[in-house]
Amino acid sequence: MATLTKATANGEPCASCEARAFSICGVLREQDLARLASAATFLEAAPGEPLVRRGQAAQHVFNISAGAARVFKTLPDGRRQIVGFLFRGDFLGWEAEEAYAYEAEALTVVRACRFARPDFRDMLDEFPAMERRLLCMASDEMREAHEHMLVLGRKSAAERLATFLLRLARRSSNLGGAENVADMPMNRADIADYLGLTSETVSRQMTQMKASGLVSFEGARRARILRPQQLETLAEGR
Amino acid sequence: MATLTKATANGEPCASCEARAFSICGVLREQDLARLASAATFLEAAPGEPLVRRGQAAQHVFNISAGAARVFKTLPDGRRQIVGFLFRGDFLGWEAEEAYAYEAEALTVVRACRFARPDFRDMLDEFPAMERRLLCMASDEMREAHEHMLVLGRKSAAERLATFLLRLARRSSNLGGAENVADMPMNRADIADYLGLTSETVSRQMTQMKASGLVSFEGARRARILRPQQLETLAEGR
DNA sequence: CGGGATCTTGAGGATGCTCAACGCTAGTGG
DNA sequence: CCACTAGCGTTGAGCATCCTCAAGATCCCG
Repeated sequence: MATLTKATANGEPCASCEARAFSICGVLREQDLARLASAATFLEAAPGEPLVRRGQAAQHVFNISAGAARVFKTLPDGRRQIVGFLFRGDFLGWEAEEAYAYEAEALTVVRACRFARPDFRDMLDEFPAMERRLLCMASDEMREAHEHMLVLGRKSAAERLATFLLRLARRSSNLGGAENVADMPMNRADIADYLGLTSETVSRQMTQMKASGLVSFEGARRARILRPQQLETLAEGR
Repeated sequence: MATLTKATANGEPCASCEARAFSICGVLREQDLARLASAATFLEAAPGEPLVRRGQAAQHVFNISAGAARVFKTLPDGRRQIVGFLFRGDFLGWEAEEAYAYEAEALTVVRACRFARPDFRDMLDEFPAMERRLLCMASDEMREAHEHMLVLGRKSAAERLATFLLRLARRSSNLGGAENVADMPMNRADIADYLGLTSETVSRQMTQMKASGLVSFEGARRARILRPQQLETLAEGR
């Protein structure tokens, strides 16, 4: 299981957190950060390790401070749907129900802040701005979920891949990375299970996009978008 | 466009509202309902009429008090993905962004309470219980969205239909209707666009489910689930 | 009772899946 | 430093599911 540390053991952890600007804690004033840190546990998970398991009592919420994770659901026969990837700044685990309805696993080494639900609830009561921020993040997440339903329900394989690469690239540039570069910490099977395809189809579509000069690859896990405009056109099915 | 009425023109509208128990307003005390009603506009939309349009400034939030609506996204070439159906008690329109990213249209006659966003924000500040309720509803909505991604990404046509009918039936029994009856206010094309199929495939699957004795039909728009257990098994792909 | 919309059914075809083999590469241990 | 290996990625051939196009049946509303 993942390594746990008391957050307060690390001096002033939140003040120097590289995820704060993108995270729910971004709305807190400097002087409130100590209160937040006092309730936090640091967590480090190795690739493949679970953060939450389906059916497990939903006792914690998480703030990803570094790394990447996959969130997914499975059918009894093993078919898997990845419902999202988590990156720096993402939030996980706010549940109305008693148990998690999904699983989350680290893709790379993941570092995260973990809060017990009762503590977190208290903090929402204490800092209304944080609750409002959470509500807005939930709305954004919902918007992305709707977008992804459109992908899964109505787009062709090529359109799905194009949408995926553009989204990854946008995401990483929002987090301060380079423009038009899609770093893929996940393997082809993960991408397939995210896009409702098979890994073979993902591979074939990648090859074809390379052949048509829309993207180039630096190894299998990094794509450079050469013609963003055309890729966008492809993604929107025009 | 839809008919609008001042909510306060209707005496004590909230006190007798048939949706309150299922809605965001359920958490308010009796004495606070007047405050809510003072900010509300009643709205009645005929079948096919829009509630919100994509790209439109997100100026209002809605509480559905009766009827059914579809929420969907479209691609430039007209492909449509219905991301959800709304029923009594459902909430619509809380956006972090400036504009709606989807469209919503009445399926049947829809009655709803509408609030201007600034007013609604004020009420959330005023009634923290309502904000918490909204956050929990958002979490439930997210859970359903994840479930639906699994349907769209990984289930066969038969499994999709089974899942859909079970969900409709459960939904209507939660709202106080009969058990194991799925009333379908939407047409086959709507169901298809919700499930990522074509209306022909929906029709064929319905026929086959009838033939195998899992369900019976009372007209095309009402299904009775004869073997809930087996339908569940089908829906989960076992 | 008429007519348009909706629903059903049929035949043929395309997209993406399955199964299988091969290539690459990064990480490991000698 | 290099050879080895296991996991990952790519490619190919055949096939299944679902889509497309078309026509007929049914239903509901006036």
